[in-house]
Amino acid sequence: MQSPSQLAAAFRARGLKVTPQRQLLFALLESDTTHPTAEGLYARASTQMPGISLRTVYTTLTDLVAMGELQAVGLGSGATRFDPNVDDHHHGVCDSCGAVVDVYVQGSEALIVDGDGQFAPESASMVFHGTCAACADALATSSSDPNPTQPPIKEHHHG
Amino acid sequence: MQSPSQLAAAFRARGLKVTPQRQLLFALLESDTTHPTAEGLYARASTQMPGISLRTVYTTLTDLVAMGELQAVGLGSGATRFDPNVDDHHHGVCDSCGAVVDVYVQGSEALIVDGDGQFAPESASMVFHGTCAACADALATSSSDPNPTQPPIKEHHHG
DNA sequence: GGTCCAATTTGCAGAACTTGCTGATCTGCA
DNA sequence: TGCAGATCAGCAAGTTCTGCAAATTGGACC
Repeated sequence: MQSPSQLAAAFRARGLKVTPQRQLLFALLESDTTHPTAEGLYARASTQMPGISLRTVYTTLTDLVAMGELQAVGLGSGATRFDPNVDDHHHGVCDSCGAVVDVYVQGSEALIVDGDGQFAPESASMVFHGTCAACADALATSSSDPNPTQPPIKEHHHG
Repeated sequence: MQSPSQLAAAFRARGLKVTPQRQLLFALLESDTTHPTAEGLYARASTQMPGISLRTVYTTLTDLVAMGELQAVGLGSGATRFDPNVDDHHHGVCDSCGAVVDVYVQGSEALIVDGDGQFAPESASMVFHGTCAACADALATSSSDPNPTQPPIKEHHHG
């Protein structure tokens, strides 16, 4: 994702207005590596701008995604996450704390996708499940408390 | 997924009862390769058993998933799909008609997942987007009607 | 700086999907 | 056959997201 000022210019170039709400969201998203949900961004935005509406957050996120400045990440369950990193990458979900991390995958070109003419893939999105570094450390030192600081995973109803 | 009679035995072995509703769902799911949603199964079940509740469908699907007889497939958006194929495989989504097909991937062991100690992957789920055979054919013969028989994709709000 | 119009914001309603709850009913097993 | 406990249907509610309309605002133009 570009810088807030570059985003402002890009919005204006598209005939979209640069409002304080949008500027705040630009700033919140910049270099955010936590893959927040719309609700999460709304909560953070609300602390700095009480009264901002969730609807506005969704609208701005949708615009950014349409402009290719933001990636919408569906993890298979739960709310859509938003990622200012629009490189060609994938995601890892920590099964212990629920954190979502960027993951770069090499060798995906060499994958043999068996469709036998049934299906011609054009793009792939991969979601890895595993353990993040913080939780791996926590598990190594104390096997009884795998989740020292972060909240528990709320939902995860797919395999 | 096992046969309906085997599932019945498996349910009883787990202390779960085998009701007519469940038997119907076992039969509907067997060899179903369309990756139906809970609502879709409910609709089909309702034609054979008017009055069956959507709640019962969800409950039974959840049980089957817990028993490893069924795979819940989250595609990143829209309702969860259910797949009686519990082999190690992935899924392809046709961007033209929305069909979901099973996809077998070779070479995933050779993938280099860059976490550099940040993330230790244990499993992966991959969703491919592309074009299914039927739509590829339709596009080849008539470029104006890419969707000859199937309903349009309803939602697809991620990249 | 002032004017004007289209874009934006907001709040609310509602859709889509899923889960929780509960009395009545039904099943498995002895 | 009878009992304990599982299951069912229906409704309510929770989560996530979108549609809508009135009031407001950004920013181009003068």
